[in-house]
Amino acid sequence: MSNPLPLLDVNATPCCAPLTRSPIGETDAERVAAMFKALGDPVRLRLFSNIASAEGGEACVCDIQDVGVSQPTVSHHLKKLREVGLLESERRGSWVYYRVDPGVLAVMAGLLAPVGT
Amino acid sequence: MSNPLPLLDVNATPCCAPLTRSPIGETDAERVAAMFKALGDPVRLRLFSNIASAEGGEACVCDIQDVGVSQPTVSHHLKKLREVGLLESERRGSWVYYRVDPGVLAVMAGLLAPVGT
DNA sequence: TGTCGACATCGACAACCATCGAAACAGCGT
DNA sequence: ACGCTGTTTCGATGGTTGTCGATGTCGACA
Repeated sequence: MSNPLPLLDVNATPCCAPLTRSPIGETDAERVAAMFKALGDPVRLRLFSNIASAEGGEACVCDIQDVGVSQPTVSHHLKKLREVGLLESERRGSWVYYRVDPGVLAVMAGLLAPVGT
Repeated sequence: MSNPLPLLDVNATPCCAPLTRSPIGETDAERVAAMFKALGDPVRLRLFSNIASAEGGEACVCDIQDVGVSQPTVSHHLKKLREVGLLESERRGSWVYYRVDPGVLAVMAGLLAPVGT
């Protein structure tokens, strides 16, 4: 189950220079935009932050369901975050744990590095 | 014309700890998600990168129009980036120049800072 | 004043997306 | 084997969004 659709393989491509350094290419823009879009929903952003800030960097779905939408909707959003490569999931017993991919986080932060950096 | 709808005033609020530090609040999530969403479209991402990487950190619309969509569509996307606080615009003579707000860039990069940072 | 070029706005349309309830699926305990 | 709980998938629906052509606005220049 973990990482079923790695749309963006961070290891394959260090991905790109900061957006402020050189114009991003058409195909890179496609992939990077998908990641930003995934974080562009309030519910997904909260889910992501809940997981990222949890102890050990991972959390069970049952621990983060309280974001004001139905449980199927939570699952739907987690799937999107997974498809885009921001999260990985693993089943342990009854529960499914979600974890943040630290590499992909660094890539996105690097893209947004201010000019002088 | 410049900055007509500052949905997110960076100076007003240092905005929030990294997503990996503590769960983001509901209202903060709303505003931050709007910024990520703005970068979540390939055309907007390329426009933004074109401007951010231009000399002097600013560019005239006529210099960045070549992203494969019509001129009204370009204008539409630039407006969205402006509304969300990522860009500022200024008319000089016949041309309108767009510029990246460096502060807001730093905020977003800070939000994505990996765990250990 | 009239025209031209650079951008912005408007109105419309198709595609996409967030959300839900219902149903299916997967382990665990008894 | 059975039911229970946690999680995902499905189908439908209402709202959002990316895109376009047509039109409007503003400044420059004769």
